[in-house]
Amino acid sequence: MKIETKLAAAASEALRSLYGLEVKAEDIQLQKTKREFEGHITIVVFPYLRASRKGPEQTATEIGQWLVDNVPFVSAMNAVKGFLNISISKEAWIELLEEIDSDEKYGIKTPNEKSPLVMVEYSSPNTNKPLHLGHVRNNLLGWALSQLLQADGNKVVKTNIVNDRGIHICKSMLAWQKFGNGETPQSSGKKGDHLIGDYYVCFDKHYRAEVAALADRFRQEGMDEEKARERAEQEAPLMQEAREMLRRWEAGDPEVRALWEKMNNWVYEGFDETYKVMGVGFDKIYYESQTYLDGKKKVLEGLDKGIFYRREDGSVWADLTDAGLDEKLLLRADGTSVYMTQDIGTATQRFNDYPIDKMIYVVGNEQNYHFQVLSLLLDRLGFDWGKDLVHFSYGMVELPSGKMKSREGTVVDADDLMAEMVSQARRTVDEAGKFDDMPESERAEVARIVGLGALKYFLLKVDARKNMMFNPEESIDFNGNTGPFIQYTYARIRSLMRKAEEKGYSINAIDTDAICLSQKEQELIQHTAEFADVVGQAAADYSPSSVANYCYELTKEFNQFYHDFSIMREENEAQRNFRLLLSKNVAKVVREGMGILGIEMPERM
RNA sequence: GGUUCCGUAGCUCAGCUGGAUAGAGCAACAGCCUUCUAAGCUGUGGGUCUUGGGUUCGAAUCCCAACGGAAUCACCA
Repeated sequence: MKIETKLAAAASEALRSLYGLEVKAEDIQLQKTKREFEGHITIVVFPYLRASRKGPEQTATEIGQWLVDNVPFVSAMNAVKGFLNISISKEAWIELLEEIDSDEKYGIKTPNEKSPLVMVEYSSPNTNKPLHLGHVRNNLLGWALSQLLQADGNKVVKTNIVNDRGIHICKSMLAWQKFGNGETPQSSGKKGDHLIGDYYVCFDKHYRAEVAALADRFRQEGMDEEKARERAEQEAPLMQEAREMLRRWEAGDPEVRALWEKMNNWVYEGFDETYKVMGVGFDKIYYESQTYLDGKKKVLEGLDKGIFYRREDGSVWADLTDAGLDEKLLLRADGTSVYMTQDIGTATQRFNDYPIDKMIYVVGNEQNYHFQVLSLLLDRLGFDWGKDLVHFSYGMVELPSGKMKSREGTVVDADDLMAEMVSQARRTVDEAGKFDDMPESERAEVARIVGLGALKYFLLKVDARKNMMFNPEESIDFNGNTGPFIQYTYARIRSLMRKAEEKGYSINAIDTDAICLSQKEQELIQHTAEFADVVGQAAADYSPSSVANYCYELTKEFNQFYHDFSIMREENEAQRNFRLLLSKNVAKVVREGMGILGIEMPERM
């Protein structure tokens, strides 16, 4: 059992015995004792002054003395104002370390039959362009969140909704048809998603030229600036053609459908490669082309039940004004669906496929309103989890030049960035000179793990809700509060473990009487033990960054220990054994934590 | 204009279910490799926690207002 839990129970007992005050153990305020004070755990006694009818310091002293007298694992106490600092006995700390050691997956809960089923949707790409840095943040967050919830004991289904239809897809298709000369990924040597992305940009270039020319003409005909532009955008021949293509797609025109399938498959091949490098995956993938019709059906059902209403022009709407929101269009007058319709359809299918207890959408904060509305609509349509759906709303990745825009080519490409990170790590490995004996394959693997680790940690250590800045001019650091720092610490411990094995030192049960527990060692045990709470809290808060920050702090502390203390060179066998066991468990916990984030650990670096 | 989110060191960020003197990294400067991996460790300088009120024994943290920034308020997805 956790020391904090035991101490809280004891303190509760102390309050009853001293002042006749009933305080539940979980309501006792505990915190880690600040470094500048003597002690390990601090009890805040301000709330009990009324009952004790004494000053803060005196009350703290009384409670502290009671604990020292009655609780075996409390070895000392001191009171500073209303803060009661408690020292825990060496034996209790060692026992805690052995408990951590005995659990191969310390802090990680395993889901069982009765665990709630959580579905996490993330990634959600459009099939008209390759993934960029914003998608990378989405994918890493989605993956990490899924891992985190699973580590907290939930059954997790990772899902992806591919936006594979609509006018934007037709734009790429049309541009390829007109300007592509039959170019394929094979003929061009380009990844499929990049090839399609190029045609999306190509469409936009030609389209803008058409709009500019048309708008010019309208202006000369005496139209005012704004109107001319608007009409030009509507009437530009390329846009007309794209719309025509969408109509043919919806009508099931075999030629358009064949082109669509061919080009989408190129994109999927490209995406799969990117996902693989990124290290993310899905249990179930949905395609909008296969869900939007269900959305229409569901909306019409809602119309029959009187949840929605039809306007004179035939369009279908939801009135959400009673919930403080607007009216929302669900079906156009011509019967075609909009974004919201598709999300309703996808939700319907998911609900049929899985017994979902909770649904989490990992989608950017630009869609906050959309999900507020979706939650209400699903609730009204009778989905149990609709009301409580979670929009895991994350902030944008901004460049110094502002927002990334695919059409304008101001994006940081996911594939390029990952490749750049790996080659940068590779350069560092080659320059280090300490891996001369390392075979090429292992060097490449270390570079891959470290390069991606740097990128992933960089994106995950920041609170997901916040917008973050990425400056392509400054490379992502490998020193300081970074993924490689944590990986390096891990590799150091692994090196120790290998050396211990070579020397034939087996790591045994600790002979408590024969060792001396320094403050640093005690802090490390305490900090390592916190992992279980960190996982639970991070899962409750949907906060992968908490796990990242924990890993950094723990490894930072370990590095100080490593620097100041001898481990392998320690001559006292019991002491050496203890330090090895401590190191081993720090490594274990860090590996688990980083594993939740999807960051791998190298054996050497 | 309505709604939502954000504002902490020069820069990038922790800390936010109220607790002791607000922490890291980067950048700058000064040290530490005949000793377990220097991708490391130690030290110095750097702050009106945007501002103003309120609640409290106690506020970076909670409430209200102002200011500044972002997103959104599409028959785009």
